[in-house]
Amino acid sequence: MRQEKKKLLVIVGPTASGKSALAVMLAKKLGGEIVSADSRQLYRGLEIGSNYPSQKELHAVPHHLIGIVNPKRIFTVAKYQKLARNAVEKIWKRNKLPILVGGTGLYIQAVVDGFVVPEVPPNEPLRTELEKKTAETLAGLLKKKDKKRWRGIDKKNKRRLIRAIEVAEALGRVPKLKFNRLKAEISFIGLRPPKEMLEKSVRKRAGEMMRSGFINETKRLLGSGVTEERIKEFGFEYRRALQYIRGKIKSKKELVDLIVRDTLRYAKRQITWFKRDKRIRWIRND
RNA sequence: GCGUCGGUCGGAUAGCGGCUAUUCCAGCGGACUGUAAAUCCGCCGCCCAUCGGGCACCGAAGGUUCGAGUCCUUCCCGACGCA
Repeated sequence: MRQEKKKLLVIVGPTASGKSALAVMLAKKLGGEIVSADSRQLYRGLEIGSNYPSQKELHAVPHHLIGIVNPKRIFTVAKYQKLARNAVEKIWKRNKLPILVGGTGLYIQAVVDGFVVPEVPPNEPLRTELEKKTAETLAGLLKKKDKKRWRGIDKKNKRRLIRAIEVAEALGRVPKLKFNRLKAEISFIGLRPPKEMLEKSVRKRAGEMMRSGFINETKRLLGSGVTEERIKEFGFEYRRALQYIRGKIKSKKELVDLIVRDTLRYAKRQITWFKRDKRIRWIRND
């Protein structure tokens, strides 16, 4: 009768903190399978720029949700949520331990807390239309449609305002946020290397990225018909790579320096996000 | 040595003689409802502090003026031109 409680291990932390290595190690030890929570590793063809796990790691342990999406298609948190929960369920069925690993805080939250995203798919024409307006105008529009949501929203953030209007337009108002939490025993591990360590590994990784053909990867994406606009959405590395290809950045050294700076700034945003989650047990690693 | 231009926050930059000295980058902190490596916000001379308050300050020293980052003099430093 008694069924063993389902378990999930979550590993979070800023980029280049050693999450992958730890995850692989624990997976081997505990009989686990890795589910990636990285918003870009999902896409096919971003091996280098989004830092896929190494071939060795990929072979050592089963990995899920890496390189599964066509980069021309727009992906969303809602889709991720479904795919990831599916993967977790399947792993449980195999009596293995799912290990959710990644630096995309929103994606982690979508899986474990299961916030229910309003059932309104992106409405591109509407978005393009709204994009032309100022934040102030948008806030005014939202206020008329849904005063409650208007009160709580960041009134200068156009992207959020547009989404809120999009939802309110379709449903009459923005529904209150609900959670459909994963029923399992979940342990959170956070990796937080000291600043100098992080800086060092970020720099090292940026150099390796160049050597393994990051620029060519970007050119290949362009060649395969992914638009420049789209590539810019794959993160700062790709934006910088484009600038380099277009001659706006003169040398590889400058390119590396800029990517290092961008990465550290990003790492800080990640830490800000994870800091407020009190379930995480932090490890100061190096 | 002579001439010209300039010295303003970690770097760059604005600043008709008149109250709180601008903007950008870097730095620090924060937010997060279907693009999240995205998007957005605050702080950024020093000290105490909860709101807020106290003290500085525009290379240095003098001067003119009710009032100077802004005008004058001298000095120091830098760039350029001429020797």
